[in-house]
Amino acid sequence: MSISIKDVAKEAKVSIATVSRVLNGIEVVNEDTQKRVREAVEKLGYRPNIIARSLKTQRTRTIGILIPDISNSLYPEIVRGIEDVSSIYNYNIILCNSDMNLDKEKEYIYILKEKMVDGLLFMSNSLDEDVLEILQKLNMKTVLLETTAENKTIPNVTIDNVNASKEGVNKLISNGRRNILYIGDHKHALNASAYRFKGYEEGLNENNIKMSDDLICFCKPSLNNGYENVVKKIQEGISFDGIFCTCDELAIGAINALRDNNINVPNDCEVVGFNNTLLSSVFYPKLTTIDPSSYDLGSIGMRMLLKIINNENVENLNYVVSHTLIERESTR
Amino acid sequence: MSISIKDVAKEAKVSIATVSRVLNGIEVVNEDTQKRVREAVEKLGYRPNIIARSLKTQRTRTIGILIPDISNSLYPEIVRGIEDVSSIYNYNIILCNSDMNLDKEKEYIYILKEKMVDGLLFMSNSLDEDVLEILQKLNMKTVLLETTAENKTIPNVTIDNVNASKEGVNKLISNGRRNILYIGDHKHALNASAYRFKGYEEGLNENNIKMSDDLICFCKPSLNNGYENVVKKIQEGISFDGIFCTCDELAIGAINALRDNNINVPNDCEVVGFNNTLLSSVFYPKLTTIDPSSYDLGSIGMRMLLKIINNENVENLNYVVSHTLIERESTR
DNA sequence: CTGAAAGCGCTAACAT
DNA sequence: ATGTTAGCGCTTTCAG
Repeated sequence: MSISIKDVAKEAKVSIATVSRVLNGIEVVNEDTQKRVREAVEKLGYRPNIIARSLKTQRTRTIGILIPDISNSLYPEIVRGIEDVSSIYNYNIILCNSDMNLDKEKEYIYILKEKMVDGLLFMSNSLDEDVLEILQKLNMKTVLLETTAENKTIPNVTIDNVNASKEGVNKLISNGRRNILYIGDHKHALNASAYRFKGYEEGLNENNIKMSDDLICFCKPSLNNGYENVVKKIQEGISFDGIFCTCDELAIGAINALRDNNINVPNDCEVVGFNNTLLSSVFYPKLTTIDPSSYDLGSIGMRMLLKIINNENVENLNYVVSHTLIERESTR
Repeated sequence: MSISIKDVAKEAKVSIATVSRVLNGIEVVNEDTQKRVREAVEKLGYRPNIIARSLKTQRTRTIGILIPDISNSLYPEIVRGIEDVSSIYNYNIILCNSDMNLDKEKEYIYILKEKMVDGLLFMSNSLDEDVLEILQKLNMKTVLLETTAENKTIPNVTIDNVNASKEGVNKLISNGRRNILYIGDHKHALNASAYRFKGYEEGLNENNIKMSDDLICFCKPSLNNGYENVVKKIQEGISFDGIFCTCDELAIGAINALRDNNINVPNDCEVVGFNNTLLSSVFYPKLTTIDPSSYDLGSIGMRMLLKIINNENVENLNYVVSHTLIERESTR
């Protein structure tokens, strides 16, 4: 067995209670005694057992992160934001990948509760009813990250997807583009994409451009879908001079299709992506895209969770982080 | 307080010991009693408190991952590999970012020990002496992931960097290239790069090509350094027809420089990268690169750690995962 | 086959 | 100012 508080007590010739007091900075202990204890701690190289402490205090200083998939380029930046602030406050993070699978989400929440995490940062397409129920049943302190929830009762931090994509579309329009292809998730999807589609819609409306079904491609986000949809539209003879995509992968796939069809970007067609993943600055031409401030999403979410854990007042339970349109080479 | 083993015991009219037995599958309990217990568990929605169990058993079924930076594209895939196998065996992972900062590495190791992780997956440029000492002092079960250690005593999983880069270089040579630029970390770096440089050296040697200092650029990995070094060589009038880079970012920067100087890839110059990050398949032209099997690195590392935790025999304490040369458009 | 009880390492109420 | 002790929720020996 490793060295415990008892050993320190013996070494310093005090009770374990006193050791505990000085370790927890409870300012009642005599200077001399404190010194003796600290010396004993030093001498023995003692480190408290946090598990034992947690059992007593019912707090682990560990939080859970439940995201779809860390190997998807959307998430690492967010997780880094979370971990940076958690480490400032002496918290650690248990990372879980759900693949947006409902069963996995549910199971992980139970497991995290068993491990007594102090709170949960949850991210998925949407917050399922079942998940919500479990969260409430387990009394799990949770903040939602960029996750659509019917029930706005759970604290959350998101970006303003409607306005973000409207800005992207407006960029295209202000550059004189009128026939703007939309490539993205279905508008009825239970996730951010629905809002992004709405932004597209509003952008057109506000500029008195009629929306055309011919210019709308609903599909799952992937390089290939970006490519295929553009090829299809070209083959169908549908003309367009701008493309708005709800993620960078789609945009890159789209540009690849344009290139293969000898359509110059940005001269013949401008393209705007979404997410500002590393890809977008590395791709040629460099992609104009919307930066959702992923790092902030994570760090602000973590700060909010911390407040909730500590029963502090949270001014804004529906925090919206700012986004930025990053203009690069795929637009003029 | 949430519902505990006592409540289940009361509900099932047995002792807590019996509840514990059925929960842990200790096959001595009467069928009927088992059934009663299970029903009580079900009825109350009981879930054991793992923290309490851990305090008793001295095992947490949690392991630590200490990597430089999850937001660097090298690591997410590895972490996913780790988490996938850890979840199979009912383990969870605490993720820590060290930024390769020695103090952070040391501090995190202490923290992870305090949280009683069952083991550690460690990844850095190299294993510092101090870190090694702490690991041993704390008796921390550790496996190193692609981390150079003078002391080969710690179990580790790596890739064969020498042969991997030799294959990359050989690809260039077999395509008729003779003047091959090397862009990468210094050969004396305490990390994988030293081996990658060695592979470059050996590749040339084995093909009777004299190595030239003019063709060697030592630098930190970044898009910009890839770009700048190529520009510099061009300005210096040094001629080359192939480039081998120790990471994809360097290679992409290099290709951008070639493009800006009207040098066609792959016709005038072929380029090979390293790591097969997502970038490499998205960039135009798609990058020929070496795939280090990141996912396997993680999953195999985790499996090895599990064996060590369970005191099982590990056949090979210096496991080498296989790599693959992925041929794409930046070579012929 | 089952129960009583000790104890994992710590904190905190209570006592002195 | 310091010590004694109960107890967090669980596992595991020891009795029976």
